[in-house]
Amino acid sequence: MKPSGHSHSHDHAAEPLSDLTSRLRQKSRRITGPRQAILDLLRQHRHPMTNKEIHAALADGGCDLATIYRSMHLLTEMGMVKRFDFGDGVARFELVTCDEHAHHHHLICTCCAEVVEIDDCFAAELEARVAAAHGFKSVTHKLEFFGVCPECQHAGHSHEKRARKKPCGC
Amino acid sequence: MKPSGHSHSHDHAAEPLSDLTSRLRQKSRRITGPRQAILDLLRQHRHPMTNKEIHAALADGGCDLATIYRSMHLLTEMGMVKRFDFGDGVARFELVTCDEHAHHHHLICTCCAEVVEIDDCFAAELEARVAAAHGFKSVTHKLEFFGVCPECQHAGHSHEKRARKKPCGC
DNA sequence: CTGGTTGCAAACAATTTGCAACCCA
DNA sequence: TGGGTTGCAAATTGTTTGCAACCAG
Repeated sequence: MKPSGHSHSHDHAAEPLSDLTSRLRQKSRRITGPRQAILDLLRQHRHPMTNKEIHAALADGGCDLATIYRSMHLLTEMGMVKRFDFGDGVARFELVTCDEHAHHHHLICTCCAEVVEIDDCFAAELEARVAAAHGFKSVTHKLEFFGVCPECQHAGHSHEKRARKKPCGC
Repeated sequence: MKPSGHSHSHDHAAEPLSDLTSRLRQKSRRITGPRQAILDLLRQHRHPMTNKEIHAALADGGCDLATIYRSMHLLTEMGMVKRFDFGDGVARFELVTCDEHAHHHHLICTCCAEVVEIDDCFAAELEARVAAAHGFKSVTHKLEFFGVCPECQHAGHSHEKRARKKPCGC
């Protein structure tokens, strides 16, 4: 596993870990290497990652893929990670931050799968309206945009055989 | 408080078939039994269905599951059907209607998986803004709401013990 | 006829689970 | 020490594909 060293700084980077510690303790869950490594990784990448990508990135002395799946379930349940579905049948995860960046959406290129973060959100009021109209509680929402990015618009029609699974069309 | 005033079960009943015919012909594709049956079924259920559910519903003299997968790909490609991901790793499909009902979203109970249709949409302008801001073209969006329905609120407290696969827990 | 379609089975891919060894609190 | 965790492998489940038989145009 990655050498822990001294990571007691107070910058944003350190938050997830201390947060993890306290939250895990509340549930009599343990702070393990894999869990720390996964959060570390998610903190570095700002884009959503699939479990396979996480597994690959943790390759050096990394943990088992099954452990990653189990960890993502746990972290999602604890609200430290958020799951996204871009329509290709593969789950993607992002760290839930505490800053203004916390809630955001994505703009995904249906051609090259590029992902752009969209901080703009406006659905909060809608959530309230929807909840009231149907008597639901704890209403949240997921909103993603899909389109063709500038590069793909110019990149002619190179028949790059992208699997049907990828958020791709060309 | 916006009760779904009227039932939208028959008004646009006949459209899909004729629409299918013309659209398929344009692509030198054939009008087959399975395809008609699937559209018929989707026209009756106004809620999104999984391929497995479609397969089960077509049980009597129905078609192969593989055929359903293939058909859904085709129909999605032709814009006659829309795919939804509710976060449980299973694709769901709905018929694309031509009326005001065409574009809508869902409110899914994270407890019992009940699905409520939300006609209200307001993201159109956002699409334009997002597209312009990032140079994307043909931008669309997917928006789903999640919460706890009235019944589940009363049926005891199930914290966040959300099931893995099904958007269900109780 | 004839190329698009289907059924069936096998292949794939994403995700889950049983279990013994292992490790943090 | 003990119960939560992990790795490994096997099992599940969702989805795709190869191929011969089949059918709509």
